[in-house]
Amino acid sequence: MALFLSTTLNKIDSKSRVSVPSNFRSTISEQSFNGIIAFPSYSNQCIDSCGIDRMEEIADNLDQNDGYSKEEFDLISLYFGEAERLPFDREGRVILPKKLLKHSKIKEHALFVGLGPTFQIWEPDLYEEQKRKILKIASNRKLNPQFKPIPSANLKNRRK
Amino acid sequence: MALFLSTTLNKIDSKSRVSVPSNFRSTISEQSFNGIIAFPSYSNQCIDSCGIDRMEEIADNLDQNDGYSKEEFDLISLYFGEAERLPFDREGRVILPKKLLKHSKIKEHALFVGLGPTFQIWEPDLYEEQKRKILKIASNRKLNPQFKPIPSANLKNRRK
DNA sequence: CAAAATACCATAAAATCCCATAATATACCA
DNA sequence: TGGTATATTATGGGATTTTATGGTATTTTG
Repeated sequence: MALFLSTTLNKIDSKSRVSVPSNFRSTISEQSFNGIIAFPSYSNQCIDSCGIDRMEEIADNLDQNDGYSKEEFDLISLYFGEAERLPFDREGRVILPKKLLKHSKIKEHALFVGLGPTFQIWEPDLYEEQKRKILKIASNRKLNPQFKPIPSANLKNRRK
Repeated sequence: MALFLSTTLNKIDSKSRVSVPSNFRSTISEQSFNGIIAFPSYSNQCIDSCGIDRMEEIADNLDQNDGYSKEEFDLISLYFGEAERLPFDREGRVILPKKLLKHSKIKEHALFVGLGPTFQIWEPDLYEEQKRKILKIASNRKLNPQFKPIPSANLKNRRK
């Protein structure tokens, strides 16, 4: 499975091009589409992104799995309409469409943030804010993330 | 499962390179990424580290387990953004990014400390201090150091 | 045709490769 | 068992390649 790690700040040029970080590129390089899939995040003011493989997985899953309610099905389906295929140019850059730039408020710089199986692209200041929020909530609720796969049963009991 | 044991002191060179101890390397050698994953420790002034396998486990768990609240999910996701993929060069060295050097206060020497399934990298003096603290607390509380796996049922009760 | 997208070229900084060496550990053999 | 040959480490540094970035030229497409 593709694993996106680390955080990289890159510049947007006058044609709305950005370099996708080289380590992101290499985790995608085996996949069938040489580029990234990007769409506006529903829950945050940022761009959600991944390789084509994940989209195909989701599509298959949606197709075969009848465990979804109609509402879930409809919601997930919406993503496909919002998603953009952004191919790499020879230098490993993509062009960020206006729609996505607007949604994420990205102007000069784009922060690529690894999230494991996916990644996000943020306006740097907004990301700092987001990070603060997450940490604050975590400390308020005394969430204690052990850095290991945590069985969900334990996690639940662990909460106050 | 990977098992990192023992403690090794290595030198950082002018390009921020360090040799990863050879026994750590061979522990990792079977894994799909030839290098280590490193990120700032949340609880200590050191670098937390492991092989890619562990990160993949965490990603899978996060991906498939819908038992997490949004807050937990966000918090765990932060780790992926903090984590760095550090590939071995041909000699088995990695480059320690500035961010991690700063967080851990590592300058000339790096102490690799095996922790079983993971390991840490410390500034040597800070580690000595840490060791003193742990031993002192243990002796104050008269902890009986039985070196054996603790049944998870007990573990929960043990948390303060 | 005009506008947008894509291909192509150039460059400085950074990462990586590659070679060399001394110290240590391991293998081998008498 | 002792001692020598061989391999592996940790370390240093120069050469080469990749990356991120900028810009120009060419192609596509509506």
